[in-house]
Amino acid sequence: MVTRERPTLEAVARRAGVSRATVSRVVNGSTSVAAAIREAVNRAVEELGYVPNQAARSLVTQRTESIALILPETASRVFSDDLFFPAIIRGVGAELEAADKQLVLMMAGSAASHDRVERYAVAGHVDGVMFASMHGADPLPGTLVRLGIPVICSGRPIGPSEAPYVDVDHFGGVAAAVRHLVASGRRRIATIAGPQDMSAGQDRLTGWRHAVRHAGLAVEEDLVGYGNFTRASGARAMEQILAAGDPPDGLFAASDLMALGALAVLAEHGLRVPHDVAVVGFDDSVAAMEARPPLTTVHQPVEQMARTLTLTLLDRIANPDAPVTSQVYPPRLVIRESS
Amino acid sequence: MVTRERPTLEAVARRAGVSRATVSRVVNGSTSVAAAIREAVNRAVEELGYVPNQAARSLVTQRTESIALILPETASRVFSDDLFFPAIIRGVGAELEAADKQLVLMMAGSAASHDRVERYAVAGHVDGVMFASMHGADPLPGTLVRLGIPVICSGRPIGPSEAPYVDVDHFGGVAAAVRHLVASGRRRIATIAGPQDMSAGQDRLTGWRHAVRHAGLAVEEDLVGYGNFTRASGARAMEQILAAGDPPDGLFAASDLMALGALAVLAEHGLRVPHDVAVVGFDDSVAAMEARPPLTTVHQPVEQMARTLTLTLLDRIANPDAPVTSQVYPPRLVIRESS
DNA sequence: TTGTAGGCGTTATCAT
DNA sequence: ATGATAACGCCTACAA
Repeated sequence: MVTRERPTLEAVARRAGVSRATVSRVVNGSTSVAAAIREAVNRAVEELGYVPNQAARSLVTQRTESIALILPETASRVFSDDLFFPAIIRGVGAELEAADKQLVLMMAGSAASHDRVERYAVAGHVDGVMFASMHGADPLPGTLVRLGIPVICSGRPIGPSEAPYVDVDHFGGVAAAVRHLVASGRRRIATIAGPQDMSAGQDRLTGWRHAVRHAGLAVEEDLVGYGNFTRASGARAMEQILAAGDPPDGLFAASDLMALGALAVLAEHGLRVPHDVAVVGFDDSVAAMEARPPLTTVHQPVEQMARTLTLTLLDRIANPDAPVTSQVYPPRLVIRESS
Repeated sequence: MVTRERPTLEAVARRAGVSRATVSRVVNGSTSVAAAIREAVNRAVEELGYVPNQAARSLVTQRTESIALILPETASRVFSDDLFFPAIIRGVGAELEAADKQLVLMMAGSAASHDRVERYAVAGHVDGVMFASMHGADPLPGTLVRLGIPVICSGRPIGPSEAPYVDVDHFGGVAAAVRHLVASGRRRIATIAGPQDMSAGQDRLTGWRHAVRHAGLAVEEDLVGYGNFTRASGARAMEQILAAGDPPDGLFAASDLMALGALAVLAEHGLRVPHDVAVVGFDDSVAAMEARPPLTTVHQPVEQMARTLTLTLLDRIANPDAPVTSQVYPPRLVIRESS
């Protein structure tokens, strides 16, 4: 109840008339404490408003009971209308809550904040680190791994990496999407690719090339537009593709939002979906369902993946010497009216 | 470079052939160290890959160099298409970066996570706490204040509170909006109110009542719809208002998103904006500018407020016994085509 | 079951 | 300018 000078274990011990060790036992839920004493200690804790000092505690336990989720993005990007991040955070949050760990969210969109986050993790503020939405060959996960800090990535890191990851099978998803387009008779299938500094962007584009070639169709670079997963970039890419030559009769967009942007542009150009152009997206976001027409898309179990991500990290923390294992989830094609 | 067993100050001292105290001085940038020794120490630090242990450090300094931003919301809500949170985070992030502090973002949408966040703060993980988007009479800020933890709120807390806050003058903003509507001849001015468990929601509704009465118009409860700041809730509220009786000729929505929802519904009902109904929003979000027609709205300097929020908190941390001062920013009516 | 005592890795106050 | 040395608050063998 006092304002300053938070009480210590020592103070509680004095008040309860026992030793610090006993108080510590009670506070940490040890069973081997007499009921009467336990009660006296708890009363003292209550009266003094005692809360363990985390710094002192983790100095000896080497644990902080908190986990960082690092998003190498600016706040504006993280808080876009893309519901990917919230889904990740929900999944992670749920598992962390169950494990009684605190989630610490950190954005690192700039070089300076990236550095700061590194220092934060290295200084031992957290027991483990999760990465999502990584760009380029970010060295940070590897650095942390080498320092012995448990790390896991959502999405395969680009370049060699010692960090395990959880991801969806992008190739499989794209293959299914393109097969579906081909099956409905489409022969001129365009793609709007995602950012090429992210593995998801790369893989979905490579997957498109493979799938188109595998279907016996020509891979024309005029049919490739580039975006950054956002709606506006999808619209721009669609304009570009349309400007480049004959309109396609099929489109695979590497994200639902880009597909939505494309949908708008197609409408402006008087092209009917799916009659003139069949469109398939990726993510199975809520926006896909609400699109007009509702969007065929590749579903990835984001929340499930986030849970796995978390559980895998917690397991690594508990079990640092177990072999590194990554996990790749199968996607699922959700067919709606846009194709 | 070794994986486990991070080096300590002691190890660096041995390697450099000096005492721990000297190493500590070098690491913390004390000037009173001979250049040669400083260099030797830095070399040792480099070679060993030494990083100070934060727990040990804050055990003695009583500081963590990090600040929490607590959002008592679920992830889904925080990551809506409302760009309010990103703006806050940008402002806070910028000032914190300048002060070389780490931002720790915590969502506390559930009772359990709310508790956890409390424990986190009380345990001394952070040097100070900022709250944004508070609902109801949340006791947490007060609790932390009483424990001597520096606290500040974005938006006036509901109920009595010892915590200082930074806010916009909601009353003034609404008054300007309503005056503007009245000046253009509107006599039947409706409102879509925000959530009534938030001071922003309450104040904007109360402000509307005052302003309407002050203009000599009748305050009809049929002209009041309720939403939760989101687009969908705005649409629902608009439907309700239209169903309740004669359509209004003016509308003040307590958020831009709700105004956008209302715009869509008005269009569906064949009502022209601004010809039949003049509409004013609140927030001056980007969505307001992109609306059709572009939305007249009350601008609040969110990013500026976030910076002030941060600076005020940092000042309280440095200066705990200074008197508590809150700050209220003036809003500004931005007139566009919707009114 | 309870208490004693040592140590976790730093910083800071003294001497020197 | 540098080096002992005492905290900081807690956990955890080990002893009793």
